[in-house]
Amino acid sequence: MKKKKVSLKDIANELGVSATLVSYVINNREKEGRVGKEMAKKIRATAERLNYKPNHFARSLKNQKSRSIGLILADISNPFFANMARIIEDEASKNNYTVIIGSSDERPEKMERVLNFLSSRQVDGFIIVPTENSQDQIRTLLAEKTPFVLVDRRFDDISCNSVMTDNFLASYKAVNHLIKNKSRRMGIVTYDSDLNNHKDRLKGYLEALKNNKMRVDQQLIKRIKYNQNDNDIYKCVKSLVDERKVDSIFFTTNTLTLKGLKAIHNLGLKISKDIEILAFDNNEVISFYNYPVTQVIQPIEKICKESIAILLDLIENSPGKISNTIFEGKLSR
Amino acid sequence: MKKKKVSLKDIANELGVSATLVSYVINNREKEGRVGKEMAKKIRATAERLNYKPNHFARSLKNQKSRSIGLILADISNPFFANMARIIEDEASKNNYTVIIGSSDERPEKMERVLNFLSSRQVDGFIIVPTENSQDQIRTLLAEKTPFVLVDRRFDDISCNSVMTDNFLASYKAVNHLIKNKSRRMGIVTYDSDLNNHKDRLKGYLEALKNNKMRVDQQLIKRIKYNQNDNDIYKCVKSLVDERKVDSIFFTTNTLTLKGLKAIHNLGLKISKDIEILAFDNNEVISFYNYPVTQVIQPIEKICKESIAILLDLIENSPGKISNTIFEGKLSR
DNA sequence: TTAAATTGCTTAAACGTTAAAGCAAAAATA
DNA sequence: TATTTTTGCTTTAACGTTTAAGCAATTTAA
Repeated sequence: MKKKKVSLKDIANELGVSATLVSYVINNREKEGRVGKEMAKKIRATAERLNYKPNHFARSLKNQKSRSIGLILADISNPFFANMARIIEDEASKNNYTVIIGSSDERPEKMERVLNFLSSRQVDGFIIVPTENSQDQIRTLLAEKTPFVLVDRRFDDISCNSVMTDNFLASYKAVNHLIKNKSRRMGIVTYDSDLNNHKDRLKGYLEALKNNKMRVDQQLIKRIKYNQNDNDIYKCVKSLVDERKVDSIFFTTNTLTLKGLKAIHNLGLKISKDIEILAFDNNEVISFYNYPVTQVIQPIEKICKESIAILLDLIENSPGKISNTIFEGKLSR
Repeated sequence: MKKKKVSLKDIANELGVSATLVSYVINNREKEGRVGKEMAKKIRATAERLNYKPNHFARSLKNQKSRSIGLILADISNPFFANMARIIEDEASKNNYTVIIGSSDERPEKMERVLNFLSSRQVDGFIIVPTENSQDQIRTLLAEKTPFVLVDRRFDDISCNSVMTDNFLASYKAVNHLIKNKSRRMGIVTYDSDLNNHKDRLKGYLEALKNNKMRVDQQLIKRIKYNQNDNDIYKCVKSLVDERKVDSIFFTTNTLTLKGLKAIHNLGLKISKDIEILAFDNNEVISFYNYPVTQVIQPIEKICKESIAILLDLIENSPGKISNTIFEGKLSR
């Protein structure tokens, strides 16, 4: 049998005072509660002695606030999102919020399930990496006036708070950089997706080619389904290299890069010598082997901090204004 | 302003009945509450229509159970533990439990902080990967009769529930396997740690050498501090290869393996041709490049499922018995 | 045909907390 | 000195849920 937890009442009884008085002191609101100095000291001492820990359930029930937020990621096993989770958790806990994490696995039905689950856990708001085709769920949240912020992706036709990298600009600058460094023929491997972040990355590529007066060759654009297997990417890379004779390849996500590097490795190609690689985001393999790869580094920390800031503002002050924040990405190596 | 949530009372008022009645139906305990069939049907319909979601805080407050468990990992950024988190979360949610994750970062003070934090969130119990020197915290939990299970590691001098791989046996079998496959001189790179899992892995290595009548050379045993930098491992590997002329190296954790592989790569050595590698656990680099590495694969899923089973049994039935479960690891490749 | 059991519901209290309102006694102001 | 204000506390009610106890009306058993 677990020992019963110490409650406000226990402290109150110990000192022969009311629970209200103790509550004020515990919450450092003795001024407001007009608690005497002596008494406050005694209460604090007793709370310490009995090892009092406030009951968050009672508190949340009374306050109608849980001080917890739901974080819905597209894919928890992707290190990019895992990293995001870590930062958001840190940032939230600085503000005394707990984060409950859910993963939608890139499927709108799963996202709805997770939303419902977290909502039944009374989270005060959400930070969401929305999946493709989850517009309905987002609209429902808007209708319910649930506080939430989209990160990493947004929908052009839904007006709501969002925070992300300027994917178009980052992509444009990166591709431009490679062209200036003498890439004459660049292939791109991207997801076959409606999500605006992927579309923007492709747009950046196209715009950079155009601005450098290079012809866009549709054969150099490889679109991969989400549920691709490694072999699909291998084939794309092989085709780009063998048939299309590219001198560089742009992989638009970290997972694509990982699989792409494997293909390049298996094809016996040497990066820098045989081919230049441009990658969105970092990954373990690149950093471990110090592959000479040009990377777009997203300001994840900024993104996470900003989204928490916006969300907490929504929760605590609920102003009606909507902001779509974008941060610039950085090129590295 | 967020719309107010629907409560039992709202449903009750809608139908002109008492909240109690609704509660019984919602919890599928209409038999127990002797609720009429017609009424039950009406209540269910109304609950559905109003999109009723039970308030977990009120429930937990009343029941003195939160249906949530605290998971304290040694290091959330280690994929081994991240994977564990995923499985435990899955398993818990099958049983309608929520998991709140904390990371001790291998430091006992941090572990204590996380324990306190989760405890103030009224978790019903803990699954813990204990850090070195956290015996005091574990003893406190025992004294408080808080339900908990240790995973991956335990302390020989504390009697409590634990679930892990048979590290000694797995290590013994793996080393033995390499010796049978003609390794004549095997180095080992392990953590300089008091944790029993690391000690057992070293013991397995020693025992396998002994059983094969091979001399134990202390120079072949490299102990690394937790806060090592990559260079320390590089030096160890270089020393083993250049000075000690080993024909194989045993890395006893996935992080050591990752850094070790990098060292081997940088030394220009070819695995299988120049050196054989034995690794505890899988990692992204091995699986991505299909390195011909002999691996000990821990039955993480079994471990997680068993620890959840034990914990929930403790929470829900609280029998006094203590079990120290060990599962066999598997060799692969 | 009467007593006992069952059915279908309600009321009241409790979980631990907080907020508003209230009430003496002491202190400040007139 | 009489009145107002301040200080230091208490009481009450509420958040949404569950549980025990209770109470008529109906059904079953004796």
